[in-house]
Amino acid sequence: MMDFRKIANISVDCVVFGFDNININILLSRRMLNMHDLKYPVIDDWVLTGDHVFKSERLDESAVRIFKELTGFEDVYKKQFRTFGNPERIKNEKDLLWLKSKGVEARVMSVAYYFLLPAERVDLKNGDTKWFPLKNLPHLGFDHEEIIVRAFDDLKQKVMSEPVIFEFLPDKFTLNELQIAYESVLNTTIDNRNFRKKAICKSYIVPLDEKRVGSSKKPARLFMFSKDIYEKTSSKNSIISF
Amino acid sequence: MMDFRKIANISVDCVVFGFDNININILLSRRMLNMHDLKYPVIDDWVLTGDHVFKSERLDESAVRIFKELTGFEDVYKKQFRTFGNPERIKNEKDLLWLKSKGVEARVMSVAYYFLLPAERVDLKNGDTKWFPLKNLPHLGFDHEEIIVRAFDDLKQKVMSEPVIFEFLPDKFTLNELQIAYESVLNTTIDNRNFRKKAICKSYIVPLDEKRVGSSKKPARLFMFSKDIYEKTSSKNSIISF
DNA sequence: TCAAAAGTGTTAAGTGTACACCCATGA
DNA sequence: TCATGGGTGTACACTTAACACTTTTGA
Repeated sequence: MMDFRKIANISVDCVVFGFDNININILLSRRMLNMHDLKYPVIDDWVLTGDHVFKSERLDESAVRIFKELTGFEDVYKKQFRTFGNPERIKNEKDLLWLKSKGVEARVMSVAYYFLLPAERVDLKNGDTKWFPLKNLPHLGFDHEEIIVRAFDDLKQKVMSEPVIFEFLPDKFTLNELQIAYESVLNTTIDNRNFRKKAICKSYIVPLDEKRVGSSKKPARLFMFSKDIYEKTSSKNSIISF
Repeated sequence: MMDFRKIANISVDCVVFGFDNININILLSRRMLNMHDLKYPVIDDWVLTGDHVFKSERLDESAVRIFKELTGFEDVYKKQFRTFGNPERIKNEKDLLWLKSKGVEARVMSVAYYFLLPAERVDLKNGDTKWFPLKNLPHLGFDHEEIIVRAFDDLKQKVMSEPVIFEFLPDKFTLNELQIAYESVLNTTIDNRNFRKKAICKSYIVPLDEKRVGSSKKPARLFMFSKDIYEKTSSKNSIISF
């Protein structure tokens, strides 16, 4: 029943954010085009992973399919955050050359999603897929730098209003890991004592009787996030911006 | 240079929010299809205004064009908030009939925008365009109800983190008007004294030496919003959700 | 003179912020 | 035994929330 023909002018791009307990990283794919000489590719840079949407595929399905091919996972937090489709969005010579080599129309709408997960979960099979620190990205093809910037802006907003930060952490995490995740996304520093006080009194940040050993000197208590408790307790706090 | 041919499978839909000092309203267009008998249209309901994107048109341009045709204005706050493009999103018989009558493909991606303005600013020339209270919408064609719900969700978020509420008000407004705007969008009630205190001490809510007379018994002081001052003073308050 | 909306203060509770040292462990 | 990251408490400032009456005007 599925129609696997691709829609020529509609694609989905995936911005995969991975947290490695230090930084936020982006998963990128190598884009290489050889024409004359295998040793000197005409194009050799990095791009987000994306693909055209199938004729009978939902947008979310398409995003999940692309993400799964990339990482092997499907049940990962994702959000459709924006669609990029201006006619002039691909203007660079290399990008046009690339599209030509693929026989793709020049004007493509990209529905962009971002995904959040702990970077360690992803097995990088080969060198064609790599994590890059968000703060130190390589040269990117197409308008993918803009897409990433937009994704990160949206993420920051999201982190400030919903408990998506936990998507970056393993099921069991320490409070310091949580703190560093917040600091990385919001690009701030937080006072450790104040942070812990605040975190500990949230009922949905549940202390476990387990400690993480090995990774540091003193074993650190582990916590888990309970979505159930969160949904039951946190009444939408109506913070007016102004 | 502009290519005015329409892209068959890509459209823009506009959710126009208008505040009338009491409620949030949505601007809808009548959708009517006559086949056999002019007196008994096959379709007679309401939809968001939208159109297909031109071949050489930016998405934002397309949104502005549609909005301008509808209201006569162009410099109005707008936001692209989501793209709707699932294959099953149009499944209702009437909707399919409508598309057939227009010779349009069944699978169309709709890039959806919302606009904010005071409802009074819009001149409704004829009965084919009307404001409906958000809380009392008529039966809507396509998946436009879902689009509106999504738009409103996004708007609420936006209102809590940025000063977009002022887009709903005329340049000069009273504090009570501002309060009602907040109450309408966030669906709460706010204590009048506390609200005024908070508002008055914001430097970017500027008191004027003018009063609004006539509309009520006691003349009310007018205020204006200064975007300049807002941008200079309000350092992003890093409110962590949790 | 009255109806209707505008405008005004105080207090108590809670929340955020600044700040520096001891603890438990592995090497 | 020491180096490393884990973990803790207090005081002050600020913000929020609850609460009811007076003022000004047009009709």
